[in-house]
Amino acid sequence: MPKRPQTRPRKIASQERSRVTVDALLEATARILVKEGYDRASTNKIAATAGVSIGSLYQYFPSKEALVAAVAERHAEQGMALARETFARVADSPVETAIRELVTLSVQAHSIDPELHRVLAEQVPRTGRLENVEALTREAHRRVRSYLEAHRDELDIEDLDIAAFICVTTVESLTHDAVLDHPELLTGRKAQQLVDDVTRLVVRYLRK
Amino acid sequence: MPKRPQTRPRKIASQERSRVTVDALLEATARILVKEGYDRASTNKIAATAGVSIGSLYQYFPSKEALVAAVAERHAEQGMALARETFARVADSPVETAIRELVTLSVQAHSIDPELHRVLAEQVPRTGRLENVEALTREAHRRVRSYLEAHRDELDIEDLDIAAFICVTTVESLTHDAVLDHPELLTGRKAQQLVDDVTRLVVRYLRK
Amino acid sequence: MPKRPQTRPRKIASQERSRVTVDALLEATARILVKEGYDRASTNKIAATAGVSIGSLYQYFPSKEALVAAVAERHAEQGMALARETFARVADSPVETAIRELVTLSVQAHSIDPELHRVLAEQVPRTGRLENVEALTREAHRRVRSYLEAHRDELDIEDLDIAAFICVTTVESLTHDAVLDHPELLTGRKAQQLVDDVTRLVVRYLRK
Amino acid sequence: MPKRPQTRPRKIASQERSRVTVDALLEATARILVKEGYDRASTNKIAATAGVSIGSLYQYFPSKEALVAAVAERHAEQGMALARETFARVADSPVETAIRELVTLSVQAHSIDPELHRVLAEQVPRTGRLENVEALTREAHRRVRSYLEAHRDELDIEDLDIAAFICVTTVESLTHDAVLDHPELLTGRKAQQLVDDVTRLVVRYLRK
DNA sequence: AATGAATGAGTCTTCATTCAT
DNA sequence: AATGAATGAAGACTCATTCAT
Repeated sequence: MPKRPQTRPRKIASQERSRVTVDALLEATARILVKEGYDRASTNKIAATAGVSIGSLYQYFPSKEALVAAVAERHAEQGMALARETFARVADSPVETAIRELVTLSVQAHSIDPELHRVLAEQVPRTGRLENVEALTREAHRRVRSYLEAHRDELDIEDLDIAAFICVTTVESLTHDAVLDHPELLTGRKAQQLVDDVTRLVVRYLRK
Repeated sequence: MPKRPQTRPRKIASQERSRVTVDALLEATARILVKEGYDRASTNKIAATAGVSIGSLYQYFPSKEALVAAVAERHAEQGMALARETFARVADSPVETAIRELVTLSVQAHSIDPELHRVLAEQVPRTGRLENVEALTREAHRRVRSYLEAHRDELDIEDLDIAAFICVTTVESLTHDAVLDHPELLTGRKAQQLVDDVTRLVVRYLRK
Repeated sequence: MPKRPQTRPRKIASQERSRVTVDALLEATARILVKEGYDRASTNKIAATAGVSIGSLYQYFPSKEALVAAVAERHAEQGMALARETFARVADSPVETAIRELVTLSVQAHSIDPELHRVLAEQVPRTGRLENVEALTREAHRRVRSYLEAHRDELDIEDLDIAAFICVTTVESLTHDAVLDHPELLTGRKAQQLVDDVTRLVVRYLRK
Repeated sequence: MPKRPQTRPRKIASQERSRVTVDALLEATARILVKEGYDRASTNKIAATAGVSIGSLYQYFPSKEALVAAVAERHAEQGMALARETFARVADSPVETAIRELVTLSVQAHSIDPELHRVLAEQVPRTGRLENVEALTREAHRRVRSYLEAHRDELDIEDLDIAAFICVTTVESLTHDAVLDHPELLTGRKAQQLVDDVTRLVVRYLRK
């Protein structure tokens, strides 16, 4: 099958150009979101910062919401990438180990670009559009549920859905709040204590 | 001692006029927030709905944010009123009882005007102004901390601050998420199971 | 003609109350004009500063413009009072002496409450209403014209109106601009030089 | 050398589009300023009159003040253009000739669009923004000062700054006031008399 | 595919003024 | 005569989005 080297490269070139543009837009959006807040982050300013015309912005994203959603998704995906690694690693570990790893991971995940995380959490209106982010949340639920199911004999679980819900929500909100509102719990000896306590919270809940 | 009915009533009348106006504004804001969402809730629309001139709105609230903050505060205060009752009631109860009551209370509190609660939680930007709401959160922390301190000999707590943080955040976020995103967990046998599980989660964490 | 002592005092009292109120309003207006500028000087703020209700403000002044005009008038009248004194004093003086006195006076007059003078000059729109101030300007013209007429034989004047116009406008604008925009000309040896020069300007113009 | 008609014209076209828009806005502003006065000249009305959207107005001028300042500047620049010509022409003329020309020029300059001149002088608040206009005033000072310096031996000047200040302010304010408030001095034989008198005023002041 | 000038609906907010009490 | 709550017209300005080039 003969290639058409003349066309391909051009196509690739333009595909790459697109990727570069999209990346620039996402980066600019994240940067401006952090610097100016959601409300003052105008699409014109974003386009200018990205070094792209406002017209091009709308070539790639149909609306401001879509753009911000893409940023949120990218951000969430980074955390989820960490999470997937961890899940794979601890699949066969005993509960205590697994939970401790997941708690640690969660702190790390919430510490990725924490200023962006804060803006996304505190200022971006949850008005639809965040389907992809929600999909990631559901994925987390699924993975936890699977782990619990696989380790069911070690555990004392009546309702798998509730147990998964409690595990995910508990760990996520504790680490989220700690990172955003209680930085003092993340330094010095308190940091270790916090991970210990959250681990204990979840493990004792799950165990027989 | 003769009354001076001319003066007093007038004052009261005008005080009442003010109160009525303010109440109408808060009600209208809540209603529109729910119906239209934060972004589409314009001050002119709110004033019109309240049957009050836009000028009066600004006589009582210096900005849209202040108005919404007042609504949020009133809403939070309602929940906190319930909470105070409960804290008083369970001050001397054993841990299991106390936690179960607090979990139940928290579900109830999150079920007060849940649509408003959702808008407040999901759409109102956390940009300053919410100090009074935050003060209520701190009050909750303080009360839980006091309870834990008073019952310290029943419990196995290393760091009171962390323990209080974990209790409050855990119960709050689980009930919040359940009410807003998992209504199926609040009906039928799941409802009881959820309260049982959250209670167990917290109690086991705290106990020796 | 029998007095009615019961009534009178009351009337006087209320007349005085009026005067006090009006004075408070004028003072408050002047103060706020200086502090906030014409545009931001709202009648509500003025009334509050004067310790008077907004309703009372409108009892005494039919509009913001009228209030500001009254302030301008009071300010101009203060300068004019100085001027009248000076005119009386120099009526029979020779030209050089008279002009020098008038120039000196003019500097002084423009130095009465110079910040208020600036606001009045630079920010208050000249949209009618300033009739009384204009009357004072005309009075100045008349007085100068009279002086020139009386001293006509010392002088070389073809057209009295033009001569008066030139004298008044010249002295007024030079001292006005010096006070407002060239404070460096009003200190040290320059100050004397300025008075000398303006005097020379006018005197040489008038003399044969 | 082949032109690249595709690129250039487009650029020019859009540059011209901009220029046309800006010009339309300046014209509309001047027209409305005259017709309605400063306070009633709203940006929306200006945009409508210019046949331009309100958004475009703000694309080119960040505020109403900036727009009016641009009008004032353009107006002042027109007078200054005349002035530069005159200064160049009279650089080597003897004092009497030079002053007479400058006085005549000043009358002409103040007669350019006198209604606009009046609004600009009487209603536009001098609140910053007018830097460029002030720069023109300073240019006038500099030019007069240079002339006086160059002709110093013909003259009797102690302090060049004061002399320049007096010349500029005197001529400016006399012609300004005459044009705006004493039109009767600008017609018939009074007109010549006025120029003669102002010239005599300045010349006698300067000469030994 | 990119550009960026243009759009205009819609927002928040101010403030002179009125009038019932 | 005083009060001050209420009014609402009007204004400056923003910004997501479109579309001719």
